[in-house]
Amino acid sequence: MISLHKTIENKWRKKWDESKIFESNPDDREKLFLTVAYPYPSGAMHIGHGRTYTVPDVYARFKRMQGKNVLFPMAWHVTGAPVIGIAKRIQRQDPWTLNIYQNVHKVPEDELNKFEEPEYIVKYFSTEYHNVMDSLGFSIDWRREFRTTDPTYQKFVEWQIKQLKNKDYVKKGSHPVKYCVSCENPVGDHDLLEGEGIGINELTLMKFKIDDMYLVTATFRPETIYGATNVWLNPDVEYVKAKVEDEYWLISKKSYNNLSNQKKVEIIEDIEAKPLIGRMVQNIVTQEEHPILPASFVDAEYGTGVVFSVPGHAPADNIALQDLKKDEKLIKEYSLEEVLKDLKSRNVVSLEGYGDFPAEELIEKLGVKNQNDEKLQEATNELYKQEHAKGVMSEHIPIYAGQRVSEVRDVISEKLRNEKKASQMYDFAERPIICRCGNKCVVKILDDQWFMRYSDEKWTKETQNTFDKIEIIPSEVRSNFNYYVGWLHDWACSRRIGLGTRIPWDNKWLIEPLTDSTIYMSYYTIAKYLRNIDPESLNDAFFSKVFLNQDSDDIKVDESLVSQIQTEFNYWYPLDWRLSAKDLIGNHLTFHVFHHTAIFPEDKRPQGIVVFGMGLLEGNKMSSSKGNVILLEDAINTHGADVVRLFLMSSAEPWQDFDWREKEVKGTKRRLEWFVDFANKVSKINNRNLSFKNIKKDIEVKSFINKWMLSQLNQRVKESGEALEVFQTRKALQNGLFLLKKDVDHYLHRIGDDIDDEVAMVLGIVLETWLRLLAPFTPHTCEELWEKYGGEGFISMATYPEFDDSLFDEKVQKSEEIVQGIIDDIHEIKKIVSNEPEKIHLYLAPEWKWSVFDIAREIGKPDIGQIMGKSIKENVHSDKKEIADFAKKISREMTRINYVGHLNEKEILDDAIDYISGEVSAEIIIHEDADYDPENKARNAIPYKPAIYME
RNA sequence: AGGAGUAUGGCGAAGCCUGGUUAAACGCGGCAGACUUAAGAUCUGUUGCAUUAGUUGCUGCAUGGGUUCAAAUCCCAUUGCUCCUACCA
Repeated sequence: MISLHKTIENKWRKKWDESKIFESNPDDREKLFLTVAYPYPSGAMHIGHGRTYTVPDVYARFKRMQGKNVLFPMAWHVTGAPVIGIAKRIQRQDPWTLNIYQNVHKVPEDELNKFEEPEYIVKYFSTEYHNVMDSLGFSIDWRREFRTTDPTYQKFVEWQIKQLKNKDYVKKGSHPVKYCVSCENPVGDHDLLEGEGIGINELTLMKFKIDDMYLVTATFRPETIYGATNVWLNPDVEYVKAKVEDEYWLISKKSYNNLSNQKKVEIIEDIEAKPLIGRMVQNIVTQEEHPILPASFVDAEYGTGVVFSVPGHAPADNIALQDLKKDEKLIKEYSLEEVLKDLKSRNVVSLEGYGDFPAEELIEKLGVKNQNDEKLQEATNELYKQEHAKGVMSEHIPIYAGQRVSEVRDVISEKLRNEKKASQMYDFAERPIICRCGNKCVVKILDDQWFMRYSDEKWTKETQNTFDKIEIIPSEVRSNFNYYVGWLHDWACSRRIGLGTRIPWDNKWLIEPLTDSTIYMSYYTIAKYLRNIDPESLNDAFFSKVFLNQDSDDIKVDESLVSQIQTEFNYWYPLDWRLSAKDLIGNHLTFHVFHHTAIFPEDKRPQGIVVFGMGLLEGNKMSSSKGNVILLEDAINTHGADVVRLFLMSSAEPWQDFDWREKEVKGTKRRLEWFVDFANKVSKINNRNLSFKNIKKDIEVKSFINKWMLSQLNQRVKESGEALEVFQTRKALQNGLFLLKKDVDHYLHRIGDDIDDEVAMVLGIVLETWLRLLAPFTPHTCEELWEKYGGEGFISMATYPEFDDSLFDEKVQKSEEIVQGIIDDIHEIKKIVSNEPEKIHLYLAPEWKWSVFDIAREIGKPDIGQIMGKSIKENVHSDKKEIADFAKKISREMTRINYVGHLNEKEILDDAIDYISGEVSAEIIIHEDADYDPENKARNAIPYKPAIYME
């Protein structure tokens, strides 16, 4: 069964398609070019994606209705590694992967088999994405669609990276990665069985001289070398003598596995730890001699399997030393008595609130019993954190005395490394890290790796300049961008595995997927031409001509075609808006500005960025891998495309996290149904067929409430349009749908059955305007109603409503507020008195009170003295005491009621008297003066708030 | 650990930039009434506490302090949460 919404949606999709109204070509109109980050289609599209792509569609439709020539294109980012992993897992029938793809992404059985081919996965899902985007009614120019593995696109990517290389923004370097030795590949988080999200830490290796070797210790805190008292070896661990460059290092045998992936290390021989215990080593930083002592807590696998001991500042070292001093058997075994006697903690770092040896204090405070106590970890974390954040190098430390630990740590490490007194290695922050193949991962340093030099000072500075001119929505994230522009290190831009384009000058590397996606928005402008050109003729000369207008004899494409292509690029560029999710601020979005800045002249650089929030499902984070998603296709089938669009646009602003709640989605659906009902009601109201073509808009509206309705309509039009201008889809709908509906409800309630020609006309105008207001959000429904009631052409191409100043009247709005306020107050009082009055007397404020209000407004501030003074001076009222009392009272009132000037309350209330009377079920009597006032209520009257007496 | 953002009523969320129009829009949920055989839908009212002639008083916008005649709004500190920190794009 095909539901009603499906029929309408299909009908309009077909009509849009046939009429080609969303295919944008250069013309005389002003252009608007916006793009949203193209999807990486490795799974089915869910409602989170729905929001991401609906925002630009709404904006594109809005701007198109405002008369702009809008280009909204879409493409598929299929370069990268994840699908390779997925394909492998499908190949070996990994149950978890099969389950996700069958049940979450809902891939049919016969398709799933083909997923052993990574290219097929992206092909399958990009086709599905395209279809779902169509079902949501996106106004995309599909002639420009491409995949990033298209040969023509690859030519473009090659051109861009060569441009950067020529500018010296690409360099060679080395880089640590998680690596699986058995797969012989770097691994990402999605390739891991265990250890997701764990980072790689940099450790400083400190050398202690012994014989012809160095005992090489690993530490996070190189500054504590000045507090070293001894070196720990674990007697139960196997150690080796290893050759590193021209030195001999003593390290644990297990650490070799990791270290050998980072340095050239060669094992010379096994070394037994026990004979070394009790011997002395030389601290080559301080030249002091330290003993080697035994400790069981030393992990053979972590770092080098050797650590130096700082009992003053490391709780583990401290407690190990205490343990050792108590262990007579060990002391005897290694004859450590003499050595231990002289061994005392040393201070390195001064920390407020602690004495010289914080490690000791903390052990005592937390009651850590021995080196196997669980609380030891807590003590260590606490102290490391504190000393890094607040610690200062103590006065007796050479060179660094008085400097902050957080500033000096890296300086010390770097200096010692330069002097060859220290070295460096990487290790995981936690262990173990296990690859999906079941083997432990290591940290491998890939040398020969290519980098984008985002740390380059000149490039950074120019990029910052570009950013200063870019409009950023929401403005809060600008500081984040500024931070990233300055902070970005050189970015490893070459990869070993994945789909993608090879680095033209170094074929063993692929260009990393974020690097191949930085300036592709320019590619959209010309993509429709390139698909018909032989990729081999798309050489550098071609792109340099099109994008940079550089002439060359090497261009292999027909000259007139090149010129046409170039004209099209120049028409659409620069990009007006770039939309993307907030997790891409620190990489993609920033890269995109970096690369534009490097390659394009100033007038072709990005103009605006909109950053999106995340999606939640019933309050929980959406995640395909956890199965917590609703597929867009399902949502569209259940609720209809317009309802999905409407909900996604109305429940949160684009940059906020939105929450898909089934209950509220249903509420949204009812709202849209109400709107359709309203349209039908309006069409029947005048007992003849409504036609937008015949609405007479030039009749002068006489009745108050009709004026009010049109004024409200115009206010909503204004606010809605202004909000949408800056991508506030929620605010735009809040005004353009929900508040306007409230107004219309009130209006319908107010006019009751009293429908004359004027009312019919007003309702016609309201409906006609309202449809155009909502067309960017719910295009299918609006097209259908537009056609049904005789709108001209497509509503998608109709004019977006403009604010009509002549129909906007603040005083009319205020008047209705007064009427409503009286009704509310009467209800309030009735509730308290709890008996039904027959007559209600309303007393209007006397003339002099209005004068005082006018004076107060002139003064602008709630300054009682001034108001009083001026009122008395101008002699607005004979009774000065009354003026004084009144002035006191209104100081607060003034700011509260939003005084818009003198209104004729008598007229307003006369007009509304039947309505008020009906609402409160009593006779209403209006008094301009207190001719009948048995309980002396009339004096309570103030402007906009008549006094009330009930009997 | 570092960076950025954020914190509002039963829930979601406006308001904060530009302090007084804020017991705080709008939606969801709750309650009452109308319609209906009934349910649902729809419409009307209500939804911090107190209050039987008034449009009021009290409490209140993470916590603690400050600025001001006046603070949800400005400043400082603290705490919680979210995102990013490099082979996921």
